[in-house]
Amino acid sequence: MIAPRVRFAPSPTGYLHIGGARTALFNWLFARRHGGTFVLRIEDTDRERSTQAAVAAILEGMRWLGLDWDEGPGVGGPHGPYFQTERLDVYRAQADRLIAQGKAYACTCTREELDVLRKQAEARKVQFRYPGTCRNRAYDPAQRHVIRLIVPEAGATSFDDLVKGTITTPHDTLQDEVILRGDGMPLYNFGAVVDDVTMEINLVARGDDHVNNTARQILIYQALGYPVPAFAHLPMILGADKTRLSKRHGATNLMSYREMGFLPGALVNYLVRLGWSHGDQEIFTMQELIEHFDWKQVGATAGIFNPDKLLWVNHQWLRALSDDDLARGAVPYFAAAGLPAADDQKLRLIVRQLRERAKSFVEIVQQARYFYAPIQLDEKARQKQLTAEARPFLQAVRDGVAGMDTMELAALERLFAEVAARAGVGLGKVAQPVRVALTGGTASPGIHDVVQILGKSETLARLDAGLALIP
RNA sequence: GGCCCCUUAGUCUAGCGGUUAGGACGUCGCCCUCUCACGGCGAAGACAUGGGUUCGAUUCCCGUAGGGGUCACCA
Repeated sequence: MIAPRVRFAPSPTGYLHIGGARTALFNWLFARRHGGTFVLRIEDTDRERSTQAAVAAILEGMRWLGLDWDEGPGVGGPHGPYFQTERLDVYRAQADRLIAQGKAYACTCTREELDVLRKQAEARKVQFRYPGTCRNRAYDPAQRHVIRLIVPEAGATSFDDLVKGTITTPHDTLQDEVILRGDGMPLYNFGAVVDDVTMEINLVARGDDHVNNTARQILIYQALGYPVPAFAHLPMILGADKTRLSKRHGATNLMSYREMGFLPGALVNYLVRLGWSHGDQEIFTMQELIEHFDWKQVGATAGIFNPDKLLWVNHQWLRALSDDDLARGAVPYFAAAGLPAADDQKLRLIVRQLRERAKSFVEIVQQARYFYAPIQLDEKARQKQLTAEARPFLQAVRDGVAGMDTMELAALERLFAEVAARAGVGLGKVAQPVRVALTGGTASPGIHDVVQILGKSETLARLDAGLALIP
């Protein structure tokens, strides 16, 4: 196989969408798999909606996921510039060439005139097609005009999509398409093709909302006289109600998943598995993804975004981290929650306990709150556990801890076991009241670990406070 | 509505003419257990539908239904 040159070409009209991230990812994986080139191009010809902030957000998202680009903003490359608005002369030149060759023409029909025709077509319930009014009109550059490509009336264009198979579009469903706007801006189909040609892209992988653009683009490649690249159209990501994923389904901004405590690798893992598979394997490292990625295994059906599965994947990734990495990764999330956790031994002990219990950094923070802040006593837990019956157990544990110099796990285990044995009750009778006094609730890591992490003085203080609450 | 695409459990999928239709998330049950998790074991749960082709269809073809996409001087 010749080295692939693929690209991701987002419009900077907002943050990096989770679907866009997936498209970028598939392109990136394919490039890395085959030692190809991954190009990042910014399609900013919609000046109304494009912003510099959005460009920055997209680059940030790409970097967070670890999708490095070989050519594009920041890194340059031999086919730049990589912003479409900096390439207007290229489009103009190509359009002029098409006009000179009689393959395109200037059209002076106004939007208003066309709207009238569109309405009429709608009233007659027929598909509107530009009637070709200006096809044979003389080219007068002085008059405001758009440039249209001459599209054949008969026949059809088809191509073999790498994921969807052969797709055929009859030409009578197409029309003389506008390729250059009145203000000189290229339209999407033209800009994308000219750029893909000049950037030597040989495989175009994008969302399947572009399937219907492909025949139009192939016609442009042919008019321009360039080879047509391969195409791969990725199925959309849908929400739980099977409609296109949007804000009402939850976060669609890639970066909000960082805020929610997800690991970029986990998100990548989930996103790839949504529509791609490698046997029964669920968890992949980046390296494994690169090794196994293949368009053949990309499914043709849209996938529903499943937050539960994402969380599960994230958990698998989280628990695979070392104590050090887990602690270091968690620090910013504690800070965001206003908790004074430092990247120290205490945190490492905490995350060691929480890695099996929390599925995201945010959950780690939630479950570790009482290690860094006063307990928030759950009322039901208090009523059930901080009772007269529990008083002697709390007192015995308190006295036992008070008599210990260091919080050794083995010693703590012995203490709890002895208190329970002496009273002839199960360990739970002792551990639960202590747990409520120490954590405020009934769910936590093992009680010995909790005591050890809290340390002697804090444990005593909380036990005393708990004892004081017993009526 | 026209055109294009899609259709295995609630969800992601394996399957590539002959399988007790496999795995994963989620759900439920049991075990482990100081709670919560983790882990282990187990359960329920799918080939949209009607015709073909074939000795035999989840698998190939056609229709129907359902879903998605797209019909701009947006991308």
